[in-house]
Amino acid sequence: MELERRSQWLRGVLDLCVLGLLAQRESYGYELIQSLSAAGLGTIQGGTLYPVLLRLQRSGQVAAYWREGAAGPARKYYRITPEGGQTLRRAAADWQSFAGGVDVILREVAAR
Amino acid sequence: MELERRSQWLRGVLDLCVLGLLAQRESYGYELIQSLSAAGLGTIQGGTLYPVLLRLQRSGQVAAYWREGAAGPARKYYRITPEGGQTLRRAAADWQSFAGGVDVILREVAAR
DNA sequence: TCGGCTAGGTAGCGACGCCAACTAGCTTGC
DNA sequence: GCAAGCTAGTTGGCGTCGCTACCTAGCCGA
Repeated sequence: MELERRSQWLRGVLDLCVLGLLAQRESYGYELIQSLSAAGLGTIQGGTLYPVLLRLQRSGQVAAYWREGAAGPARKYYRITPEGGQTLRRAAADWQSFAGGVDVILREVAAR
Repeated sequence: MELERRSQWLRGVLDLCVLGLLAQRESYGYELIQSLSAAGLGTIQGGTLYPVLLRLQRSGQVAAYWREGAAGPARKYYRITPEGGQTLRRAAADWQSFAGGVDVILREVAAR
């Protein structure tokens, strides 16, 4: 995957994906990076993800608390707030509508 | 659709969609705006689209020529180049892979 | 002649993902 | 005992690109 393009595609999607993962279960930054990579979105750098989490926290979409790490440094756990859940549901529906529109245009191209 | 978010989603996708439309048939800026709107991507402003077309032209993805308008001012027609076609096919495949990964994360959310 | 539609272009702004660099706790191995 | 190396989080500056706002200009109907 072309890296330059992927980084553009992440805009406005990365925070949604983070919310989506947190909707499944609470987690912390370092683990989210691994989850996003496992989902096929590529390696998100810490310098990219942590500001996202701070923005989500400041806007009330997620809540955070520190927990002692069993092994290693302490972790900052995040869980989604009801407000974050609302945002997520609305935006996820919008995304699927948008991506559907893009697919209509790109589908025939890929078919060849 | 939330406008702020849509404009983020357009990043890295808008030029692809323009290429995709030009792969179907040659066209000009003003018509492309209408086609994009018809495809469900919302209203793209001229101040957004024309720089995109200039970038595509400068990078050799599309070729342009002026044609007299039957009624109204002259039109700058664009058609996709072989190089643009290659870019389009590769990027369209990447997009579908990327969007698939996002869908995996967002699917369960939308289901509720 | 005055909108209003068509058609294209430019300038400055802001959001955000990127890279690079940093702190700091814990484990492993020499 | 100490140097790597992994885990975990944070910050700062940079570049891209869609956005708004504004401009030129041809053509038409009232």
